[in-house]
Amino acid sequence: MPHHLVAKLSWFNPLSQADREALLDVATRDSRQVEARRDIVREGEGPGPVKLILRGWACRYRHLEDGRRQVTALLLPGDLCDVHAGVLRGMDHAIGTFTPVTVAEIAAGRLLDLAARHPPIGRALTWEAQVSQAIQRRWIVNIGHRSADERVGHLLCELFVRLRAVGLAREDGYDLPLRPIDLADALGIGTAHMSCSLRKLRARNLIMLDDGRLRVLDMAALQRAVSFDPAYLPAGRVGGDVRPPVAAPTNPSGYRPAASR
Amino acid sequence: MPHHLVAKLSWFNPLSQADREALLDVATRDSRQVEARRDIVREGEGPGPVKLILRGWACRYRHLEDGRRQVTALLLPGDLCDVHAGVLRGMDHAIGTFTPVTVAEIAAGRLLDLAARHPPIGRALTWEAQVSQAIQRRWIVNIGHRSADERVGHLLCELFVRLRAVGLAREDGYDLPLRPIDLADALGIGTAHMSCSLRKLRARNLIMLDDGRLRVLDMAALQRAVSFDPAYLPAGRVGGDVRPPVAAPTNPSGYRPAASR
DNA sequence: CGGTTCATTGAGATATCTCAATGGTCGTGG
DNA sequence: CCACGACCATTGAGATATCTCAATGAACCG
Repeated sequence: MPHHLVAKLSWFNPLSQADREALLDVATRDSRQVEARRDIVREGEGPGPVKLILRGWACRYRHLEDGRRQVTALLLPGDLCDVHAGVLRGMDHAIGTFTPVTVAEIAAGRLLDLAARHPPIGRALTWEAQVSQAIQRRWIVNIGHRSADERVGHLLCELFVRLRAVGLAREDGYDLPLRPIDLADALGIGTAHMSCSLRKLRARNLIMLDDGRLRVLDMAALQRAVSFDPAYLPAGRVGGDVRPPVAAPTNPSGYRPAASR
Repeated sequence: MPHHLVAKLSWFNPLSQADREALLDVATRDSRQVEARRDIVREGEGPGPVKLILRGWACRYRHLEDGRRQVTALLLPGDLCDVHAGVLRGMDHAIGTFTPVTVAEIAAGRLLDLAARHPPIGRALTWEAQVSQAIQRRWIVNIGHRSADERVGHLLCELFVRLRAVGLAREDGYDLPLRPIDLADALGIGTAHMSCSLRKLRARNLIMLDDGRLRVLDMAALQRAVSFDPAYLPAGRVGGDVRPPVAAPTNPSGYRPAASR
């Protein structure tokens, strides 16, 4: 069951049989079940072990003063949280579940030890951390500068590629256990517009979505429609239909193009 | 001159004289000057050394298809970029300057070696990386769920605390070398609203801003007005006027309060 | 001194929000 | 097994924040 992390790391680095076994051993030593819609880690909580999502969907989130919620990251099976968390005084946000989640708790020392004894794992883990940061930066770009419709489509694309990287996507889509309100909280839009945007994507024959089952009818068209370029994700640089149909605009002279805007 | 990193790390960990000297030695070995409005690292560029901003203001940014720009992080003196970048295939964004910048280039191995020989430095560096991630998460929250006015004020508060942590703030404000358009690109708003928001903050007697010189007239009031809580930043947990006037709302039961919204 | 760039301001356009009404689904209790 | 209630997604209409565009004027550069 918990091959997802192994699958993801292998996108960066080939791992030997010994590497895999050591990783699986560490990753499955201590795990616990968390119900849907519960906190795995609460805001303000002190340093704890590293968490690895083995099964189910979770998120980082934070409440605003008025009770609204911003989801700052979606955590899928194979995702690690707080690899270096030992040094923070207290969580400035919480980690909560959407679905029932199985989470492994790994003592930080054990992980460091594993990385030291298996250099490919160490390299892959720092790569993994870099990828999560790239995802966060992309979220800033999307939320800051894209329309609601594009944000929705972009997130659906991101999830498709991420789930594929851990072996949890079907050929033509994936299971999306998030309610509209959860997606809306992640994208910084209201549920009303969430509905509206999804309807438009459906009307354009880009996706189908019923009962938590998402089908991407035309990935290339969807990517084009929402300017999604998967190169920052694992598994985003391979396969025909995932490759961006248009080369990303380069800007060799640096900085803002003089003529634009 | 390059005490800024030392000053910041000291907020987490006391550093011995030997630690400081070793850190300064590594940090000043190779440095170069970059003019204002140039790229330090270009999009797509391969792995390189770790960068440390010694002087001046820079940012991570990314262009969208239509030529608009999203700034995803502001880099101040004492900030490190790409501590673990050696593992990424290519930058998915660029790093550019606002002002003339002095940037130190540190071979990744040398930094790891330094951290190994001086454990307090190693701990402080991982803490520093955590703080940058916390800042990024906070940006997502702000851009996603706050009004333009709040975003502006929030960013001004963030910069105040960050600059104070590296010894670059005055008692009552700081030099802000960003043009309105730069702030707008960072906050995901247009320049028109940028002007408008700044005018409103000025009208409420919270700030003064002329010729790149920002004065925060009433930090406590500003923080309250934009719901800024500096606890996620270095130097954010000390000092009377920086402490949040109202305790952050806790949510012990986890998840969305049932009654709200 | 002239030209360019850019911040500011205002007016109109539009995307998104807020609120309320509807209806479906699910869990619960009879 | 059915009926009821709670919750929530959807939809529509009106309100509003923000955008876009154009005009103005200041600052800077050649």
